[in-house]
Amino acid sequence: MDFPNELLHWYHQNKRDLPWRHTNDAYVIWLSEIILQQTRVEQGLPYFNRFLEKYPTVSDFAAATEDEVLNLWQGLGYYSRGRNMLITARLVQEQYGGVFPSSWEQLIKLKGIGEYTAAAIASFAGNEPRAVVDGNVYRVLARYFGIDEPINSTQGAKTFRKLANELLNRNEPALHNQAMMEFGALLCKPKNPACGICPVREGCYAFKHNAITTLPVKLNKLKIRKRFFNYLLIKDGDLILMHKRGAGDIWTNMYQLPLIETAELMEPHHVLDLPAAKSFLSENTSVKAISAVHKHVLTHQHLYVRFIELDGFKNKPTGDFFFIEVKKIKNLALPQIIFIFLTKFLN
DNA sequence: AAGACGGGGAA
DNA sequence: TTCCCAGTCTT
Repeated sequence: MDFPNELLHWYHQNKRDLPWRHTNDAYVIWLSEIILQQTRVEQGLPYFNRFLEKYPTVSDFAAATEDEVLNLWQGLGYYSRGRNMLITARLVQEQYGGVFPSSWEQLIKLKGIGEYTAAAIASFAGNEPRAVVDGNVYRVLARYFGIDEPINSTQGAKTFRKLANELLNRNEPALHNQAMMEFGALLCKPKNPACGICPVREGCYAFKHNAITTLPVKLNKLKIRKRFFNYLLIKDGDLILMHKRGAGDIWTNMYQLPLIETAELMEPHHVLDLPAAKSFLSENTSVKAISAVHKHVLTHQHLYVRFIELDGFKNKPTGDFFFIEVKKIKNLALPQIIFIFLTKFLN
C-alpha cells in the first residue's frame, strides 16, 4: 500500500467523531473551517456549536450585526475572522441567493478564505480534487519525504502544495484530506509524535534519519513589542464608561474601558497627569483603587495592563465613548483581558 | 517577502 | 519559556 492509502486506512480506524464531518453543507463546512484556522479543535468546538445554533443558515448569519458576531466570537482570537465572515455571509446572501458556493474558483474570491480553506470546502462540500495544505500537512510531508525547505517561505509553500496535490487521491479527495490532517493532529504531532505505532514509519525519512525534531523547518523571526495599557474604570451608579476601538490595531471594533497607553510602565499618579487623561478627569476626581499589573500575551505583543478605578468624571461622553448599564456589558465583544477583569470586578 | 493578527494548551 | 494550532490579509 502506498503512503496516502496507508494514511487513509489509518484514518478509518483512528478518526475522531467531529460534528462537521457529518455534513456536506458548504455553509456548515465554512463555519467550521474559519473557526479552526490557527485554532485547536477542542477550543473551536464549542464556538462551532454556538454559531451553528444561532445562525443555522448563511442567511441567518448575513442578517446578524457585527457587534453580535464579535460578541459570539469573543475569546477565540483573530477577530478579523469573525468580521470577514459577516462580509462573506452578506455577499453570499446577495450574490448567490443564500447558497454557499462549493467550487474552489468561487471560494477563493471570498473574504477570509485563502488557499487552505478554499481547498477544504471545495473537497469536503464539493468533492473537488484539491489538496489541503495546513500545518498538519506541512509536518507530515516534511517528515515523511525529508523536505527541509522552510514551510513559511514562498518557495517552500509552492513545493509542499505541488507535492500534496500529486499525492491527492482524486477519487476520495475529502477522505484523503481529512486523513492527512487527522494523522498530523493525532499521531505525527509536533512534539513526541507516536512513531512507535506509526504505520508508515518504514518509509519515513525523518524516522529513519532521526530528524523528527528538526522537521519541518520553519523560519521564525517573530518580533514582540511591549505595550503599556492603563485602563480607567469610571462608574456612575450602575453605569460604566466604555469605549469602542477602531481599526488599525488589535481588537478592531471591540469594546474596552477608556485607555491611556504609555510608552513605559508608569505609576498611576503620573498616568493621570498626562494630557490624555485630562478629558476623563474633573477637579474632584479621585483615585479609588489601583490594580496590579496584568501581563497579557498576544502573538506579537506583550501587554502590561493596569486598571485604575476613579471616582467622578468630567464630560458627557462623546464619539466612541459611552455609558452602559453594567448588566448589559455581556452584550459587548470584549478582549479577554477586559472580560476577565470586569467579570471579577463587577461581581 | 515580511509583518500583523488572539488566545490557549502542551511539554 | 517555547511552540504552534484544520491561516489570511495588508503593506
